[in-house]
Amino acid sequence: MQRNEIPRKTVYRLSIYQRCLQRLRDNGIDTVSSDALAKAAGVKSTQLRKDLTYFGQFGTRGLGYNVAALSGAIGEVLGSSRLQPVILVGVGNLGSALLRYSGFQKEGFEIVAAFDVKPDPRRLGDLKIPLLDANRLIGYIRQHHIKMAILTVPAQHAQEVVNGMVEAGMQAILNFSPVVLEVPKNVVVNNVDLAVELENLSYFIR
Amino acid sequence: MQRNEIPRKTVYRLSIYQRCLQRLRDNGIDTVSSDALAKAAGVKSTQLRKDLTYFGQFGTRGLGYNVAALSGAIGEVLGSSRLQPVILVGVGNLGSALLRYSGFQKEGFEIVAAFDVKPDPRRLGDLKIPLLDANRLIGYIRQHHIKMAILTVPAQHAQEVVNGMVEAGMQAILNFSPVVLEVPKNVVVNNVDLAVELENLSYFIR
DNA sequence: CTGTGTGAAGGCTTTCACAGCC
DNA sequence: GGCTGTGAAAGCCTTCACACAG
Repeated sequence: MQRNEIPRKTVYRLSIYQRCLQRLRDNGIDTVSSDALAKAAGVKSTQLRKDLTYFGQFGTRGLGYNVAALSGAIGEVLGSSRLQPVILVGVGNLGSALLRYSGFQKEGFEIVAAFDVKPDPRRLGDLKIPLLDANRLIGYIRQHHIKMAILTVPAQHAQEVVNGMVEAGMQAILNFSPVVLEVPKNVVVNNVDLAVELENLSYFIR
Repeated sequence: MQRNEIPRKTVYRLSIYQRCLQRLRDNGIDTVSSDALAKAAGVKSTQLRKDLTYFGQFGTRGLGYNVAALSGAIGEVLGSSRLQPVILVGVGNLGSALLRYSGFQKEGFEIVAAFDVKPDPRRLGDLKIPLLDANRLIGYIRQHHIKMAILTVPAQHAQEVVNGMVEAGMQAILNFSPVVLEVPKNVVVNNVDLAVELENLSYFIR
């Protein structure tokens, strides 16, 4: 159960397995083979089994895995059982869409507040998420011990916003701005770069 | 210049280098060392140089790279110079936000049409992109020889929509639905799974 | 006989070390 | 001296082959 030894890519796949397991559970299925689960997740069965060995043994030979038990174990490892509160910074087009995106809640994350330099309540529509002025960002992070943020500010402001957030104790950032953020190495950044993804696709068109 | 031999990860980084180069060019800088460019892109300089060797030699020893020339060469490889037309399928929260997102255009992609099962013009605001009914999707792809699509439909409909698109000749899909799509292997899918990204981050919070 | 768990092999990517050129 | 280009080494991840349990 040594967290530090789980490869980065395995951690990504654990999230995917987790979602497949939830769907199985919703359908009342309580046992699944590595082969079936792997297929649902789009990987090879050996890969799935190897991934699981990094933090334990969960299967019954000749039978498969108990869906609820495996799901619980993965949730434990991923830490999603902690129900991290998340803030969103930059309520533009993309930011306000993400506020409405229901996929986060379904996976156990709650966006507890949104920030913008010019907070415009109309952008929220009927959402009940507090929309605060950017000058309250630092204070809010400190006061509520927020560790995770979704960053959807314009590229040219991203780094300075991040500097402030890190200073206030931010530990993990999901960054949608197309810039390479510089952060201390105890802070994790995951980049989602939509233009890069598209450009990458265009390469593979024959 | 053997395209097939360029590693997948290198292709991703080429897009990032490309953006850094464009910024340099905008600032009137016309020569850059691998060290400086690598730093801007968030990688090691040896990695950058190795990446470039997969499709040629572009630097001058002792001096560095010509910004315009390198940018041109990378654009050539990525195929972005072809200015691929792209369609967007599923004009919900995320879809309509992506239509407004200016980052695509800046990188040379134009969203030429959007599709939805219940097209609602209000979702477009003042955008001038044609919004069509989903039943015209297949015909449109065939008629305009569209090869790239952004998929932002609800998870439960994703696979069936994809089946139709592939049938009509779609070659590359940027998929935001949290499902593993099954496609023939001549079709490329890049997944952007926001919930997985968040969950992944939560793992790295100590 | 089915299906998991895992050491070993294989393959891919990154990093190193240094030769070569300006 | 400064910086690129690149074979070789190292590191990481995936796949294989098979032992082992139900």
